[in-house]
Amino acid sequence: MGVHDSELSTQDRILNASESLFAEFGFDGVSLRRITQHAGVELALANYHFGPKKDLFLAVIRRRADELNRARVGALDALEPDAEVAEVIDAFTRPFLEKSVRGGSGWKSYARLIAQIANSPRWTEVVMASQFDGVATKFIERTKLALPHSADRNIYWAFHFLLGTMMMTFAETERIDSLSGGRCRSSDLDTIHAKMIPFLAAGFLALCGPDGVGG
Amino acid sequence: MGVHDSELSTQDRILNASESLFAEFGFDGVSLRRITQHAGVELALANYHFGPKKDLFLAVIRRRADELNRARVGALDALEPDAEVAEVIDAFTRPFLEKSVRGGSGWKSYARLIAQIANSPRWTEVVMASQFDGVATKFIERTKLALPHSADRNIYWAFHFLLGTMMMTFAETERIDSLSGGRCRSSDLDTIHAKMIPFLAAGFLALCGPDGVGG
DNA sequence: GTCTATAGCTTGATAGAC
DNA sequence: GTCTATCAAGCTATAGAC
Repeated sequence: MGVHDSELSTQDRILNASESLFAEFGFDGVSLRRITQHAGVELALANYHFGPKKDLFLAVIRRRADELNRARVGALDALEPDAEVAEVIDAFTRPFLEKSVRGGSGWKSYARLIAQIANSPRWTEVVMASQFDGVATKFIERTKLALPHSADRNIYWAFHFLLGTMMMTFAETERIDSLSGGRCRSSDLDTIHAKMIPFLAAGFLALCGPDGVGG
Repeated sequence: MGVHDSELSTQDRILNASESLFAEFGFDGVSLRRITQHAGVELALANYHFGPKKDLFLAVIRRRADELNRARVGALDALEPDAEVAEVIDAFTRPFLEKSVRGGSGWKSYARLIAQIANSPRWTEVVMASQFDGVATKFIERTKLALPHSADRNIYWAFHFLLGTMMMTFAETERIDSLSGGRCRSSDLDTIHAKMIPFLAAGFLALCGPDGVGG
């Protein structure tokens, strides 16, 4: 059942088990007993290594946030000066996509966990804003260069919409699978991303382009 | 603190308190003690009227789902035969907007609760699919009329993206408020909706129009 | 339909031996 | 750093008087 690789440290086993279970059941839906059991370690070790449960949760979030943000900042910095908005959106979204699809099951759980947190007021400040507002601001500044005629407000709203589609996608709830009668699969993130970029780029242009929606 | 209107029945007081607290802390983040205390009734009455906690949660969801879906179906049925995709999107999204903005604090909590559930695998089948797939299918069928050249798959994906932006908006987490330095306000749903319609319509046209993304 | 009281269990956290 | 044992508090759910 659990992840018992003897290669892994106790800390990493606890973090991996937490990541997977938090993503499936949420912060309050999992007990420390279940986490440590899934990790194959004693209950007391969770508190010893991470302190209170909330700090363990934040440690799970922080473990991958830096690596993710470094990849996104790198992609944004690598853009040509005249990059179109579709390329800016791709630079922001592709690193997370790549890690979720090809980074192993840990990154997959991480993406699903972030997607749930994104719509929860409880974790907005302590997780979303504190961990991701830096790269978000960088994305917005870079988007302003690609859409110089837009009111700033519209770019912020477009980013808000982008975030919604991105989080809905990373959540992988499989609702669209049954709704579409099997035509779509939530797990096929590569295909979804290929559809999402032109969808979002058209939205950005409509809202933030030369003829954008007023003020 | 709680809602103690003597006009309300015990059932409604429990449902109102549950709605508000579930929206803020999630299913596992609230105890029946807290709910009944907030409602101003005795603990045992929650179980007496609604059975197990999970059934109370589902009762909260179902209480408003029928009214919401009736309004959405009505708006979709009222569309002209040649309605453009922006009008179809408006028909689907506006009823929920109207209730969240002008339906009172109960509808506001309800919208925030649904937004959190939407990205949670735990409630996908038992809530989202069972309560909302009917109207979702109706929206998709109506959208096919407005975008007759599209592959069905692309319309499903576009709906998936629409749902993400809609749920991110109804969540009202206020992250965009601080990120934008006060330029945007999560609570200003009327303004957001006015931006969201052209944003989404452009996305639908790009993905599902005559030159839509292949297959 | 409402109240009191409580059963039976799980929770997060820690003390102390090794 | 790891283990066993446990505490105090909270939890859902129910039994039984009114």
